[in-house]
Amino acid sequence: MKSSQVTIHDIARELKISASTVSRALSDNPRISLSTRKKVKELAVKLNYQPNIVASNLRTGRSKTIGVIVPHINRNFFSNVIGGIEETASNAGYRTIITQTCEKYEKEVDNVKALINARVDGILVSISGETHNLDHFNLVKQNKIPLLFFDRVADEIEANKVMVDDFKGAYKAVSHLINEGFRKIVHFAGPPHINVYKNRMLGYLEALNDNKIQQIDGYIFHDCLTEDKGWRSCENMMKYKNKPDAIFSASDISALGAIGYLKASGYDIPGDCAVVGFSNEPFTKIMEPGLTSIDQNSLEIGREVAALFLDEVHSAEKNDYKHIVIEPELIIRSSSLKKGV
Amino acid sequence: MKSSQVTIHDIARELKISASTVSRALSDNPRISLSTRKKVKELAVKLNYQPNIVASNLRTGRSKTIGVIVPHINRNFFSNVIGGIEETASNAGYRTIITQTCEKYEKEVDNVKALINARVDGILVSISGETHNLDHFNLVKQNKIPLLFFDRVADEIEANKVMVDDFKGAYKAVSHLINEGFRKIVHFAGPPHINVYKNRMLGYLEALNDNKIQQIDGYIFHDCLTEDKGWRSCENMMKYKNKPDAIFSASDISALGAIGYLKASGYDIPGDCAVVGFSNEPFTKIMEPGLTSIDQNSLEIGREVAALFLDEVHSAEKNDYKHIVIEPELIIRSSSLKKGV
DNA sequence: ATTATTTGTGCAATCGATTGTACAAAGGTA
DNA sequence: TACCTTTGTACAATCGATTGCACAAATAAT
Repeated sequence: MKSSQVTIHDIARELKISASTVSRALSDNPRISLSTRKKVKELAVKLNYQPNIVASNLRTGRSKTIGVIVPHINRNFFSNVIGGIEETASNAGYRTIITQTCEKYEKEVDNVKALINARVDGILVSISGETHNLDHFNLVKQNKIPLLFFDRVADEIEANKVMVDDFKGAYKAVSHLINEGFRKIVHFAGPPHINVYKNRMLGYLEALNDNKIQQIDGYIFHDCLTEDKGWRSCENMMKYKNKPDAIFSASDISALGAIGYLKASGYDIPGDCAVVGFSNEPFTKIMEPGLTSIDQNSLEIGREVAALFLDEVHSAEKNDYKHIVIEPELIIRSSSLKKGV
Repeated sequence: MKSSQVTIHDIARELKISASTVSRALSDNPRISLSTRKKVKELAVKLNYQPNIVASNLRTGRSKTIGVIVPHINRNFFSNVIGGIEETASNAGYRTIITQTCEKYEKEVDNVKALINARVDGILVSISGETHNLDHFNLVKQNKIPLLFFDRVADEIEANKVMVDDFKGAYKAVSHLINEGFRKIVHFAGPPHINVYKNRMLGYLEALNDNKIQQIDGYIFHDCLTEDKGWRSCENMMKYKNKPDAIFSASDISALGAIGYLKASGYDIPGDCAVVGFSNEPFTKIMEPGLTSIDQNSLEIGREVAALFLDEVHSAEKNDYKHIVIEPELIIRSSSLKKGV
């Protein structure tokens, strides 16, 4: 019962050749004769030799591993992105280490350091909600490790980035509401220091503006991302003298809260108030009414950012940083469709 | 702009001491004087020294990394389990590498080999649906790498395991339906070679049996896990002469399909047909009617299996393998509540 | 003052794969 | 026969941290 770890030295000893010859034979180095290569490979299979990646990494300085940092692993959006990253990375022979920050700045710093220690070949980040200070990312650059951002990107740091055109997504959503005849449209916004939420708000404002709709005081509810806040914001706004007729929420979750309130209070959706969310969470097509939302093409984001990383690593010359913008898609469901129209 | 990689040799050179002293100082070896330790640590901080984990791993033979293999990373159940694993593992100083099989046997074998190559300190697996041959897991054991299973476990392999009491979950679900007055209960089953689905079916049968309810031919729909299959199985069964009055599905997804069909065909839920699912997916509480389901406590599964791994690694003596069974919880919603009762 | 003990460091080997260079053997040319 | 290529391997250093052992200096014991 031969066990544990077979090394090139074991193979070398058995064939009475040197370890370096074994190493070269296994990597098909043309300087090794075909007959030797064949013998080595056969014995390697027979002994079930598995190269020690750790040793190889130490020698070559590469780890064939990329580190990913996301706010939450168990959010549908992020796990899809990770799926896309993992798919593209593993096809190129890279492993993926996943870490999550739980939106905490401290954990983000820890994770960055842990990944640097692990000597990953690249770090792919979607920034935590709490993060304002970006020094830890400069640490990555100082260590000459490729750093890429996706979705929640740092404007202040030069890097390859993949982001969703949140502005356009929001613009599409609000334009759709306007086309359906809604005019008094409220916005549930996220924290404005996170680029994606800022852009969703700007898209909302632009759509209103382009359609010559006056922006109304109190029609933007800030930091409204949870189900609970969605519920209460909706409750609030329905008491306005100037009662809104539609909601564009930066989050499906708070849209869900709003719909909860509307239904509990006997309002008709979209008759009394239309609702559009953002992210196209799986539940949006299941709930009643189906929630119109913006699909961010999350799998594609993962694939793109991984591909961008591979580019950055493999292209000899230092190209300029690229910013890939993924086009989001409006998914129309009954929560925003004027009946009979 | 000092950059890239600071090593213990850099510190040693600067302090005119040897690298081994630096190494010992950093690990607080009592044989190094306090003053030297202090000097070394201060310089390490100043130079922003990060130990090269790869080198350390090579020398010590440990990688402080665990590998996880799941069928799909973007399933709510699995991403929660992974969250639990990651939380417990990282608290103990371990990193986590995530891989997914997409239910493919081939990918499972590949992933196992990749993790062995990476010299992970342990492998945590939930088996792919396609897997019948278990040889690749013996490879793990031959390499003396701790191997643990969670949720979808291999009965034939001795190992630490964390599973859900699927039998009891199903039993609870069906008993609940019976208590509510339903008697003609159909079961949407999964592939019977996967232990979790087999046990759900057995729990279903036992609950019927304990309540002296005769099992009826054609009341079990095999391999019915997708929304589409749920829809069509439901369509089928509603044509039976002996029409069922309830469904216990081994999956929330196929339960969703069934509810889709029932609503589309104007049936009342649960008046004409009650439905209970399994997994307590997030959408179950949002849909209408809310879907009664079984919560598997997925975060806890992840924590337990990671804790079991830590036990296995740190306990000097080889204890017997443990099988931890997580108690699932019945979450009752309106899809199974006889009205007015 | 001499030997034994403690304390603090350094040396060198090690983990396993990789790779520049040296070198022997085989074949070819004049 | 003498010399030059070509071909196939081996040697040894290297990546950076760890660790058994040796050993010098400082202190204590006799």
